[in-house]
Amino acid sequence: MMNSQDAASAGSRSAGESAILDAAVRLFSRHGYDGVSMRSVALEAGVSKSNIYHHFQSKEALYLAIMQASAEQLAAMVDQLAEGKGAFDRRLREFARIHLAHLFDNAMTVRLVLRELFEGEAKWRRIMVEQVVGGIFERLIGIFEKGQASGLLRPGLDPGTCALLILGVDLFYFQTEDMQHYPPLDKYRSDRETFSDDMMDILLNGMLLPEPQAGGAS
Amino acid sequence: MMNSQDAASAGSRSAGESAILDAAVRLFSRHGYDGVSMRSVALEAGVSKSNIYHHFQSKEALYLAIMQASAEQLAAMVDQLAEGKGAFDRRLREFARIHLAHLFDNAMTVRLVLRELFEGEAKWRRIMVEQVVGGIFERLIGIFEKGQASGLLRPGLDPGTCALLILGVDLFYFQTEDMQHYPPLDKYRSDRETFSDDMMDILLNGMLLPEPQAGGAS
DNA sequence: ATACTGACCGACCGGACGGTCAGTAATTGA
DNA sequence: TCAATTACTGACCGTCCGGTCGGTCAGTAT
Repeated sequence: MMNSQDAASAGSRSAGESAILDAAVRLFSRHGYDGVSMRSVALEAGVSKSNIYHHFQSKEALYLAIMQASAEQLAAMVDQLAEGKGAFDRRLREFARIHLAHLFDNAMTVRLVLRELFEGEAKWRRIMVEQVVGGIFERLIGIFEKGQASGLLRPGLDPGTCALLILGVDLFYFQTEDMQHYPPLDKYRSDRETFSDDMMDILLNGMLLPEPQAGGAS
Repeated sequence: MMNSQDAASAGSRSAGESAILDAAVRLFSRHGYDGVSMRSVALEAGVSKSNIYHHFQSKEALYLAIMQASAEQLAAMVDQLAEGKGAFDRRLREFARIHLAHLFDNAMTVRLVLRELFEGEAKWRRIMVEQVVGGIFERLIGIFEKGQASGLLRPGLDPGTCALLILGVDLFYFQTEDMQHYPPLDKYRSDRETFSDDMMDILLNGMLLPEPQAGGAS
């Protein structure tokens, strides 16, 4: 069988097929399913349109392959979001910082999955939730429930709400990245690290019980 | 032969033109620009395809008319987000509650504008930022700056970051509405009013200086 | 040599696309 | 009342769409 140069992710995958996959990710993430033609994919990949159909049954099959790969890639990203070991507030800070960094590091993939999550068909949305979003959510909630069991959280706080706050803010910062250049938003944008720190200052101040020692913020 | 699209907002508008506009909003908000054909708009509106071209020069002109109307509608929504009169924390709570309600009340329009904001071309994105997002942002920041001037805010807090937190969380709650039915997210979802209250409990606790009297939360 | 395989291509198909145009019905104003 | 204007339609155009087909070519096992 074919020579097996180190392909991008999996085994026997020809150079052309990899080029197709790469081009498709680039185009679909920017323009969405309907905004990309098989001809444009072929052009971007440097292969003929027929060649795409040699490797993939249809446009939808190509898109599905990309979504599956993206979901796996993001699922692997979730595994890097370890719950950590240090103090409760430090674990949360680290989670938020790494999560935000991962969003930007996998920007194209994230955009692909986000579009399917927010506007896709119910069937695929369900898969994405179970495979990607659910994992992130439950991992973060795990941290919160441990903190709650240790009595570090303000009483009455819902871990689900707490998790949604962190995830939502991270995602909103990611989504609004391209808008930071336009007035009046340009005046209020801070860089990634600063923002993550400041946001967690506020959130931890609001979530944690004030302790006489080892203050989480400030 | 003048077409009547100069007045995008009011005045002489035939029944057919209104039907076209309504159908276009419904379809574009769900499927995006590339996912909607002029034939489908005509079918949904109950008119002939040619009739659309009698009222609008092109598909792009129709889309632009919808975006302008949507931007105006959302700008009017911003005006309803008054800064209020009561105490600082009450004004922020009311802002967040009304803002979240407005998102759901204008769901189709919001989705339309959000798509253009996050994935549209730079030119239109700029218009949307200046016309819609900027207004919401600055209004919220106005509240924060007053509170900061009154010494109610924790020192060192950036009003822009504070505003981004509230807006981002509201928007994320709106965007994830359709996912609440799928596990494991279904376990953690709370209803709109409860969520807005709980989220502002956390945020105000984290943003406001602890006062001996008149605690903002709980 | 033979037979077979997977990678790849150019040409082509039916249909849907955005858009045009000549012509008909309805409305309006003098 | 009647011409002018507007609202609207069906038939049509060139183009691009997703997808198919016949065929070439390099490698390889027999």
